[in-house]
Amino acid sequence: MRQPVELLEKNRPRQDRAKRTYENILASAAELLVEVGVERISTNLIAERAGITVPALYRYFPNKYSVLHALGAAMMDRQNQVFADWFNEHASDVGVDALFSGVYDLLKQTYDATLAQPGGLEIVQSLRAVAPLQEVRLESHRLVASQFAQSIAELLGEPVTEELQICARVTVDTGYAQIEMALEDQSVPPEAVLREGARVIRLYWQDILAS
Amino acid sequence: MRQPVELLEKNRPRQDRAKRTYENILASAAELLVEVGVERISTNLIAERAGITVPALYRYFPNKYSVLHALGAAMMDRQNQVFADWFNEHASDVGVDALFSGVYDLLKQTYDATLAQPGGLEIVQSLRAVAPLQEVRLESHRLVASQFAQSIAELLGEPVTEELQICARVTVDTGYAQIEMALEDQSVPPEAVLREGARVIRLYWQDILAS
DNA sequence: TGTACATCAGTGAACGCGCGTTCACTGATGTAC
DNA sequence: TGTACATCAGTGAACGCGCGTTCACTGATGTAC
Repeated sequence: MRQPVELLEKNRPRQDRAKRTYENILASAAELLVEVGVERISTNLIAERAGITVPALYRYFPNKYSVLHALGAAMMDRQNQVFADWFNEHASDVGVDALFSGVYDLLKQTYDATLAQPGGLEIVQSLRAVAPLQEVRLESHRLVASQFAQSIAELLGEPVTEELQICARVTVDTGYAQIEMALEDQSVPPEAVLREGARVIRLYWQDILAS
Repeated sequence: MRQPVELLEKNRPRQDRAKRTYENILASAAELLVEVGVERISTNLIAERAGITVPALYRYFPNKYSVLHALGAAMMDRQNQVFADWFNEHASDVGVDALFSGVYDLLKQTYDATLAQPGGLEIVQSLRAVAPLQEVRLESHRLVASQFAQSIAELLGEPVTEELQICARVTVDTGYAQIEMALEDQSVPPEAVLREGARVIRLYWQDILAS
């Protein structure tokens, strides 16, 4: 069936010129993801857009999936970082209630971070659709979920149960669903979607914490 | 930038043999979506798998996006039908409360319907990732959302406000997010995800209806 | 019921193109003395 | 500071392959009389 694909990068860029080339490849790939889509993107197109020859690209990446992988991993890292920053800022507050009153901020900041990356939405969608890359997104969401569950447990002074883990996981994907909808469906006002998304999550945790 | 792609089908199959061929093309495409993914699928592969020559495929579809479109549209129709059936069954009940107590059933039935279609998850993911097909999924979700909003409004004897529309839209994508997570993340028990997803939606509407 | 004809369904062969990937290479940059 | 050398970065040319698409065609099915 589906044979494994090498996703790791090859030579790391060492000199300044090489670092610029490397970043250029990623930026070009992001542009092309928007312009032609995952099914049409190719190493040839990426190299042409980046103003280098194809073998120069192969110096850093073993294949085109590896380029998408690098792009996707960077996007996930940025989203994870937004969560970590938000959490550190809100967890110092009085307690769990204050945390959930800040959910809108979290959604908005993640939304902004995805919007700030050119092709951000297309990158996330590619991670979903391309099988060898799916674990990148899933791992990121699992990580955020388990950090979230652990922090809640600490704040409450309770153990991290399987139940709590699942609630956290459902929360994370609910949040991302709103963010992606806000980005992809032009027919609906983004802020309203994020506001309602935050409300959904707040009500959910009010109920969990009440029991 | 992105030029429009013809998605409509060409000749409709008329004879029995042709209908079998047509269905065979769709079934083969679904299999290949699972085996090789959207970025690798091609008219050549589909025709080979279906046991026909490529020009036979071109008799019915103008290009490969049109095949994916037919597959995706059929999947969306089936999901919409699940919603319609569920709604008709639950709306005859005493009122709005009974409706929301059946949300788990709706999620489970939609989950089952997607699982029953070979490559169901991959089809939905393709609709997301391939630009010319994105409207198929968005239109379907918008349709379900507005039917939902309208029905709620009728049950309450109130008008369909923009606010209500957005709540319904957020609800729909929240529900589908749980279904997709249940299908794609093997590390989490599907029933638990759907159960919590249903709880999220129920709590949300309790709050909306209370105000 | 038989057959001639019209329409529908599918084939074989061919096309030009862009794909991913590799090779031996030239040129640019850094560093040891 | 100058220069020889090692390493790093990128090139030009080439390859075989599968892609999407079209053509003129044969074969299968349906129907009018």
